Amino acid sequence: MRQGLNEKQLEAVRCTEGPLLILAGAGSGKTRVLVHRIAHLLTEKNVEPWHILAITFTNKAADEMRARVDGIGAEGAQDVWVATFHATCVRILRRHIDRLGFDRNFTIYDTDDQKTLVKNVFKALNIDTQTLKEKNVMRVISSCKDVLQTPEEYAAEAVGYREELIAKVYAEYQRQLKKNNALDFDDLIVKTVELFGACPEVLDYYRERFRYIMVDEYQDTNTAQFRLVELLAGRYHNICVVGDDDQSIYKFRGANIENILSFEKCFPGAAVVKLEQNYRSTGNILDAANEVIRHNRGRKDKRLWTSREGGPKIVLRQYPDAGAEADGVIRAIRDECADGDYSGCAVLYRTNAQSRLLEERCVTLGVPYQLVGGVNFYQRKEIKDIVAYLKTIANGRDDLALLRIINVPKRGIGAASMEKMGIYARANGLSLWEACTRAKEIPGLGKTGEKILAFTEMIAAYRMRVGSGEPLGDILDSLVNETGYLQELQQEGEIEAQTRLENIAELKNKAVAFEEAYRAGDAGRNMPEAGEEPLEVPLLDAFLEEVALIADIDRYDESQSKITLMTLHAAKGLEFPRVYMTGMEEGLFPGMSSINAEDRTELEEERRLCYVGITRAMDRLTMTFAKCRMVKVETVWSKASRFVEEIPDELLEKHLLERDYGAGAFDDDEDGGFSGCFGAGKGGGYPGRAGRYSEERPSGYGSVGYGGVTGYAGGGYGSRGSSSSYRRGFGRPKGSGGGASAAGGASAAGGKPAFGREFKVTRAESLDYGPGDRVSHMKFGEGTVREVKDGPRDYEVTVEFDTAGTKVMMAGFAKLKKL
DNA sequence: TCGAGAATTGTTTTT
DNA sequence: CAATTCTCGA
Repeated sequence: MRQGLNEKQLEAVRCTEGPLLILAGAGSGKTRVLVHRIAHLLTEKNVEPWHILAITFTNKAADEMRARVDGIGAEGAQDVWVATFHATCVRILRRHIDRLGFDRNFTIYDTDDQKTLVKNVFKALNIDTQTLKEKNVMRVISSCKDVLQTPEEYAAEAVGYREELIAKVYAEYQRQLKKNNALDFDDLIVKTVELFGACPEVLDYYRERFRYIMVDEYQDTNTAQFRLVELLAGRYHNICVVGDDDQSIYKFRGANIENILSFEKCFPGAAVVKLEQNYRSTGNILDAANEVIRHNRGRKDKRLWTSREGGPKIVLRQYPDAGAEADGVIRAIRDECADGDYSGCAVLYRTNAQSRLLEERCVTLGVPYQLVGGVNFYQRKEIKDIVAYLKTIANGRDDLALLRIINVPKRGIGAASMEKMGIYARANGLSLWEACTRAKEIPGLGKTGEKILAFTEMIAAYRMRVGSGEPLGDILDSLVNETGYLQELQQEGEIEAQTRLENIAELKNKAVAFEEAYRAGDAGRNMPEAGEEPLEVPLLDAFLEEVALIADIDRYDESQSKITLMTLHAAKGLEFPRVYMTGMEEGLFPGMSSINAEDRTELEEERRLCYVGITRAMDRLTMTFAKCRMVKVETVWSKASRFVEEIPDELLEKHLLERDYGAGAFDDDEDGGFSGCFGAGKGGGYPGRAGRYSEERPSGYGSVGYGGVTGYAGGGYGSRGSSSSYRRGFGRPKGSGGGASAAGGASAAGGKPAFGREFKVTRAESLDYGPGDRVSHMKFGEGTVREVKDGPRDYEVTVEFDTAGTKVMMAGFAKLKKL
């Protein structure tokens, strides 16, 4: 065995038979252990590689593991099955789902598709969206699936009108999915479990196949995933799970911490190995982490330690407001990285909304950054449009994809016509696509029928081209250029069009790279089953699958010399020499709802999130918080997060504001200030929009709601009134996008601007035209330049065209010619 | 059928 | 406040 493993790690590696729980603290080298364990199985135990299954949660983790397993150098290492839960299930289902009455080329619906489907169901069942919100229903359905609850089971337990209604929606939703030959994300797991239940011989096959199973990040598994693993391990019981109960931060999406806490009960005779030596962080950082997490109850007993004693103290900084915080943090980073190397720095925050200020500051201070998360690349409109084209080309059964693009770009096929098509399709048991190919036979369409037919012919032509092996990249180009998609994009506005085209170009890159890998035979998804013929997956289908299962975190690239901006959740599993945790404020982190929840575990989950954040840091950790911050429309005053308070003073180097800075009087009673905030919320002071909350909500969420968050609302300080009215004074003409939007936003709170913004650094003219000049544009013809503004990327030019109206466009993109 | 303006609504966190 | 969804007039 390779050296360099500590005693405990070796123990975990060598314990190959029977159930094993590895409690792996943050930074304790669990991936190494897993990889070594696989190597040990292959080389020492002579286990056949196809008898080994390693499951992860993210593609990134899977890729990393894949690379390291391949790097073992053992013969056949590439036949070890390494994949995410979802990918594993897709692979199994592609082979056997016909037994559940689905077609094997089913499509996978993402969140947007789900929402559309729920909307359709609402329509079909005549449900008013005021009565029931799509989002809430989706959440309910998803949590049902997390625990393997079928529509029938849910209906049986449903109490009250609302739940009974949801039960109906759930049932209909599943019916529609089946009709569309589609599965949503959760279904991938659920259907696999269902398959195993319904077909013992299939389960049997996989039990034999996977004699050694390893699950990473086990604390994140939900009940369905647990069940899946339990089924697979049902014969050989060689199930090794790795996790850390202190890093369980996905309860909201169904992760069941009990899975790890009672592993030994579920798998009798399980061995337990604790990895407590941390190889990542300094002693101070680790002490802080331990001190914080100590406040949680019901954890597995363990305490991380390191040989790296001491280290710099944790820096704690307070700022007058969120803008100043962003400015201070980014400025500090810029100063630290004077050598121009920005890698190794991460700025973490609780909510995605906080990223905006940080991003802005990076732009103005010229600090290169990479933002992880936010809007998923594959959820952007243009990407979804193109992907919908591909889906339609690949699989005529996806009604949603078809509906999405049949009138994009505009083809004069409106909702009304498609409504008729839908009725016809339903009446005749056809998919929407099939109905479209018969548009001629359908009454009442008028000449729209011809347009629909023309559309189907176009798709059919693409189908031919794909079938004949034309490269995906070319197909994509053709889709963008020849369907008129590009033209329509450009009409919408040049600024938009530019980024959208960039995104589409990125998709194309992805497709080209994928095709290359596919042709080389290592596109991964069609790994051969042992002893059976490999499952042939056509290129386009394989690509769509890849796209469907990709998440944004997978796009984080550590090799770049850029600072990383991301949520605490996204940071899990990563490490950085320097970490900044921002927004360490009571009410934001931990969030209001967790503070007010009577369920103590909500707060504990927040605390675990904090623990995750702290333990990302290797050498230096900075925590920052702001005295006040805009939350939605109002300004909120907060004090430091309780998590900060839980760190002993001797570990901290504090830089706090003087007591009477800014908001002044509020500071006078330290506790009163904040509890006043709760009081106001509890007292029932809705900010006058109570009607919005008519839908039932879980108690404990109740009356506090947003009212509680918005500072002293109703508490007698009048802060919200003053701040928002002050703000209103800045009202700017809508849509004109004048400079005021960039420069005027300095904090109004307390009347002290936090810092001057410097957005309007207009560089020396590098354009050969300016306001007042006559220019011409390829498409819009001639016009007069009204304004030239320096945007974040390029000059934004406003042109009043003689015939096409006034447009704002990016100079580099518009290619205006001076006349 | 379609666009622009109005109304509504939302903040956790995501595979 | 911003982003999305809705509604109404042409």
